Amino acid sequence: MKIEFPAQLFFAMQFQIESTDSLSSARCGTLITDHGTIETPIFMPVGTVGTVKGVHFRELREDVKAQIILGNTYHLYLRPGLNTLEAAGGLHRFNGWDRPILTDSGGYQVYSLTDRRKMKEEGVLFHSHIDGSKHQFTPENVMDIQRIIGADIMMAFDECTPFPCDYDYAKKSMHLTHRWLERCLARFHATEPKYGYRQALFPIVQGSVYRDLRMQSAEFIAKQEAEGNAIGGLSVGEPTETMYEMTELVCGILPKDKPRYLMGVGTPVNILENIALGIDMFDCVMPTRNGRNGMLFTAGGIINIRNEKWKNDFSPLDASGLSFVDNQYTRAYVRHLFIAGEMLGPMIASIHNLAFYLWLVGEARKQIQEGTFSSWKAQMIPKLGNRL
RNA sequence: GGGGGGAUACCAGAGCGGUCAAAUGGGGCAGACUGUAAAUCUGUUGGCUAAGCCUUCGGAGGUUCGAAUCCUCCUCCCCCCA
Repeated sequence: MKIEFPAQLFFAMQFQIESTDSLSSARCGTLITDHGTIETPIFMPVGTVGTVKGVHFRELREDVKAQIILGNTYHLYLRPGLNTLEAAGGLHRFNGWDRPILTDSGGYQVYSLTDRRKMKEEGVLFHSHIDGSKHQFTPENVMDIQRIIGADIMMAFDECTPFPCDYDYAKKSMHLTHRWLERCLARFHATEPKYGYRQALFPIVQGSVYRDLRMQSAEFIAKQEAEGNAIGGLSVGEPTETMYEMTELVCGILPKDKPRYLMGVGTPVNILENIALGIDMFDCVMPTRNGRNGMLFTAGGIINIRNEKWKNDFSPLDASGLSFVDNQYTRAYVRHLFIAGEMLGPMIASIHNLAFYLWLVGEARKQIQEGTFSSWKAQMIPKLGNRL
């Protein structure tokens, strides 16, 4: 039964599932925010410090067709800082991106900057990677910071556990993330958006690679009845099959009528497999970071554009032509740009990869609508690259 | 014409009797990258029948148990003075 909300007073967004796949748990839908509608499943380009590295917003809108991008609480807090963000009127006004923004809470930095932070019950003390200055992040001020940034979707402050991670630590960490979530929710409900549009808060399931912990965490998260739910702590080095196992387990417990966001994933194959398991939202640095390093994702597999074999290949960058760069530039030319250390090379690769990722999820959506997702996925996966 | 310096692997450039198939940088080739401390990082870069062997430090000879390193001659390059 679908609940109609008479007014969107109590919710920041509206999620509607449009169709589901009969042979898998894949579904497609729309997520309506005050900055526009997101068609799911969706891939969200990562724009850590308020920019998707190397890509103009015009290209991101018109060529990549990004519907929502990420920002990062920790990084934006350090630079440009809260005074500037607030004076600008929030991140949308500051950087000019007028579509939805989701901010990660800094929970990933608890993992990636592990040697620069100290964890306590109260929160995390970071030594800035920029100037070494000390900054305390708590569930409360992470909410406040995300209010100031003005993200349409705010993320709860969590600890992304590493892999491998022993059971006792994973359990302890999961409970800490849960306690932090309660504090996040309390602060979230005690505060209001600053810029006249609404904000949602997504909690995050943890539990490392342990089935019982993941189940316990998913149940805890589910009962918060948030507007969307995230799965974190995956794609940190565990076997791919383990990631799928955890996703499947958790998706079976999280509410079906709310969007599910699998954080930090992944490769094109990862994305298709996880869509099949019921994930609606993805983000990953791969298309941009790997793109800057010369890796191109295409429907025919992965290519390293720096390889000598492209030296005299004057065919289009990608014959499928998903964005203007694919026809505008040849493989030989883009290789030349990379070899010569020209910044245009990484920029072209980033646009191409993001356009491909957005095409991939858009096509998945179409296939779900047409009821052909599972067979389409089965024939896509072998082509996308066996290693990934 | 006189005086001085130098030629080292794809390039630049250390090494100045054995631990040298030869530092380091660049270039080349390949790899890694999953809620971005990343336009970053790693490996490799004479040949082979590869835990070993063979051929290399401008060329030809020589000294020595042993030479990229010392000596002689040759070739070429650079600088200074006329």
